[in-house]
This record gives sequence, C-alpha cells and structure tokens, in this order.
Amino acid sequence: MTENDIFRALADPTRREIFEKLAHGGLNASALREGMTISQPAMSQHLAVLREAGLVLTQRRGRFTNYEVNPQGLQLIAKWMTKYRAYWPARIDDLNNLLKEMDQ
Amino acid sequence: MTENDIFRALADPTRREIFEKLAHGGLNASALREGMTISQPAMSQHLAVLREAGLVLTQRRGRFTNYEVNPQGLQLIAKWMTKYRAYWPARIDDLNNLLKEMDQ
DNA sequence: GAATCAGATAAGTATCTGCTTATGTATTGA
DNA sequence: TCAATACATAAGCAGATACTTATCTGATTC
Repeated sequence: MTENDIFRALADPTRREIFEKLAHGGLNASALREGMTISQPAMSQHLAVLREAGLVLTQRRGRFTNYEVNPQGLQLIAKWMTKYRAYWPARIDDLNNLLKEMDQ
Repeated sequence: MTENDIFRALADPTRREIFEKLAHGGLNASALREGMTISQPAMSQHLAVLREAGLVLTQRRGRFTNYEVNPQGLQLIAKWMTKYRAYWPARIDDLNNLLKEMDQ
C-alpha cells in the first residue's frame, strides 16, 4: 500500500491491462482472463500484486472472487504528481484540459 | 518515451528521488550525487533511464551535463490517470483539493 | 461423499534490473 | 601536452520479477 508498491504494480503492462479491464466493472479472475493469453496462476499472481498495492479490492462470492478497482487506489500517485504541478503548463492544471490538449 | 517507459522509470525509488531533486532545479550528475550513497556509474545509468523515458532533459555545458525535469514528461501519466477519474471522489477532481483532502 | 470448479500457492526457471569495477571519451586547466 | 575532471559505457554478477507446471484449498453440484 505504499507509493512504491503502486508504481511497481503499474510498471507491468499486463497489470495495467488488468486494471483497465476492471475499471469498466468488477470481474472475477476467470472472466478477467478472457481475451488474454495468460495462465491462471499468472493472473492470480498479478491480482495479488495489484491487491497488495491497494489498487484493487476483492470480495469472495462462493467459489468466485470478484475483483474491482479500489476507488482510492490511485490517490497516492495523484498526490505524488501534485508535487510536480509546477512543471505542467499552467493551462492544463485541470486534467480534463490536459487530455483535450494532448489529443490535438 | 512510452507510457511503459515512464512507469518503469518511476518504479525505482532511487530514480524518483533523483527526479524530485531535479524538480527543485537543474543539476549536473555530480551535484545530484551529493547526499546520496550511489556510485557515479549508477547515477549515470539512472539518468539514462529517466532521459529515455522523457522525464528529464540534458544539456552539455563543457564537461558538465546539466539535467533538468522535462516539463512535459509527466503528461503521459497524467493522461493515463484521467481514464480512471470516474473512480476518484467527485470532490477531488482537482488535484489541489485532493492534496488538501489527503493531508487531513 | 466424490467429482468438479475457482482460485491460491509452491517450486523451478529464464529473463530483467540495478549494482559493481574497469575502461573509454571529451573537456579543462596547469 | 599532460594530468585531472565529468560523464558514459562495457562487462559481469546477485537479486528481483514474471512466467511455467504441479499441487493445494475451499465451495459447489451430482
């Protein structure tokens, strides 16, 4: 649950992909594997890393385990980024505007 | 210069420390080492990773090399984070408010 | 209760990472 | 011009990481 845990968890592209899938709604581990070429243990291990980083929450439902994004999981990184706001262009202090600007 | 490069570069605590030092002003590689127990080659290698991720900019000045934060270096991550804004509490859409909230 | 299923865990392995020491390349100044 | 300085690069190594196969736990269903 530290800043370091979060950065390390997100440093892996497979875990970012899993995280993005969960952002569209909670899923169990098997459903998460659909469309991904990844073994069951590998998925379980990735989910453990995301869980230990505080990025996802788990909920046992019978023999299924539902995973979902922890709404507060990204706050530590958001806070980290505020330290460097001075380096962002003034006009894109607001992330909405940043996104628009980058899409141009 | 990819999203993956940036996350991987920031996943190392030593590199985040270097990045934070540079956020207070440009420095050359030797000055950066002051106060850190890190060899000269290790510093050089870390700086190369940060540079290749687009997080810092370099400028030769005689036999010194000045390093400074790339103002646009964090934009890819900022953009990445906007994908998950739905999971942030509405009140902290603005990072300023997020910071205040977390400091309570 | 036995078979099945979801998922976690263990153990082994190939690859990656961050460090080290040694050396190379410019630049500077005596 | 020659030594010193600032930094980069090469090569090697220990530990970390992400994967694999095999096995285990617990819940479900027949």
